[in-house]
Amino acid sequence: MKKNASDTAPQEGPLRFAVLATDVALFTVRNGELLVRLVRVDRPPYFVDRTGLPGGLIDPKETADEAARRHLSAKAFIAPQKLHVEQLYTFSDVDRDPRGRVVAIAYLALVPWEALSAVEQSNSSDAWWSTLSKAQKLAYDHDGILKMALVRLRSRVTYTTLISKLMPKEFTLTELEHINEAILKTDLDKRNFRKKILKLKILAPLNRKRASGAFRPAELYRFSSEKISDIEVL
Amino acid sequence: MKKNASDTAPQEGPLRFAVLATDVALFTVRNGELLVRLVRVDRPPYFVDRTGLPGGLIDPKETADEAARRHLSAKAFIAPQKLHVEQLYTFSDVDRDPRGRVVAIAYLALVPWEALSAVEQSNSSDAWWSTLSKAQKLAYDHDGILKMALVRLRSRVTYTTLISKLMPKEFTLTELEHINEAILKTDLDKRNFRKKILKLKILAPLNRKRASGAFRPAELYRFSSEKISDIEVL
DNA sequence: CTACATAGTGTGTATTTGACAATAAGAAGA
DNA sequence: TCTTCTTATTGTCAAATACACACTATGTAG
Repeated sequence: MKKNASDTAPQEGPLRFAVLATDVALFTVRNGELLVRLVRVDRPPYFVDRTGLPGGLIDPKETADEAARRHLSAKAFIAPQKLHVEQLYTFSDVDRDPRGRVVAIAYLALVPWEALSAVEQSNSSDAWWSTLSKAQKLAYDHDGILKMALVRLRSRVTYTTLISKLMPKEFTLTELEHINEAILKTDLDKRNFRKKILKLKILAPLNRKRASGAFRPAELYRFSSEKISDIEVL
Repeated sequence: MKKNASDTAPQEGPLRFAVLATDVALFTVRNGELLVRLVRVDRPPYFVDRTGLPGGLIDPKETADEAARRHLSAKAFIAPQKLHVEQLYTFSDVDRDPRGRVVAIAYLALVPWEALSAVEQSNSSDAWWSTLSKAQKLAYDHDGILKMALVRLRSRVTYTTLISKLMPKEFTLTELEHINEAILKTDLDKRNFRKKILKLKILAPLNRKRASGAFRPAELYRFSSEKISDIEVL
């Protein structure tokens, strides 16, 4: 007896009844502003000319992580090695996708703006960088996914060294502070921020400076990667 | 053309290619010892008379959370309302289940020992409470899931009020301290612990005492539930 | 009423957090 | 070379927090 997926009860043996997908909230910071990558969604009759997070189905032979990276590359045109991808939450509401039962493994991804190629930095009608204030009324349950990703990002930036996944190879302490401020939407005290970050001993000075005007140049730093496990707590 | 699940490629439209399951690490604390609920696993030819976490397939019409509770009830014989269930991680390794592609949404669950019925507290050959030191060599990738659940539990007990999900309705400060110590495997200073927990103002004294021997009885407290959001930070 | 065994409490110190302002340095132009 | 400009860099004080540490209080049971 052949049944539709939605009324097939679980049974023993190989069985297919769920569609698995990934959705990715990919963030970067440009000019002190937090941006998220969005794509055009066209799924008549449910979604016509809408906006959403990049994502797609998971292949039988790939992990969810691999699928997340694959769809970022295929649909959002973002494929640098430097991409940091971590699992966010799995959304299994029965009605979250009008086309049927689709369970989505959502991801939070980060990339330094400077690690992006010119094409990846650019916007097209199919995929673009958006400010958060403009990232609203997304297709599916993507508003909720984006909101959760933001909460998680802010929480983890506060308690871990996750910020390192948004920094270019070389940066000044002022740049590091500005990116923190962009994510947390707060104004940090320059002196206290520097004391705190330097005490962690996760930065290595490059003993080079970068001049950017007619004033004192700033010392360049990098994250000493040996000391940064992905979830290291501050 | 009929294909096996594992070589069906994703395509548009409703499509079935993945088996979705949940696995649950359910913890409780009895006599100052952290226990996890285990079940017998018999899946010839892959697993014969093995041990594992309770879990099972997700129905097309239920969320992963619902499936987690359903299998806890059906396979581990634990079904109190008081159960706290939260998502842990989704394991999507292609080969994590020898029977084929099974993606597991893992859960961390907590229950106060006192909220369990006599049957739920008891052990049978199909389901039982196990100390952590005996919970080893589990079937599938359940060793990894259990390990991650423990890390998460300890982390969240440290930073949040998650401990409330393991406490009975009424308890003394000494009991609260002991349960913390059982989870964190540390020895806490009585005075500092009390100062800290009382300053949070999440406890309400019941103005009753409990005597448990020929010595001074202890004041009873409860968590003032209004003040405890699930992820409240200490 | 005495002994018992756990309940309950306070102090001093070290560390961390947070508010706050003056000096240093290189670049560019005079 | 000197002056100016603008950002980079650094320190102090007070408050809050974390942590080590030991004695008094209380109801029960004999």
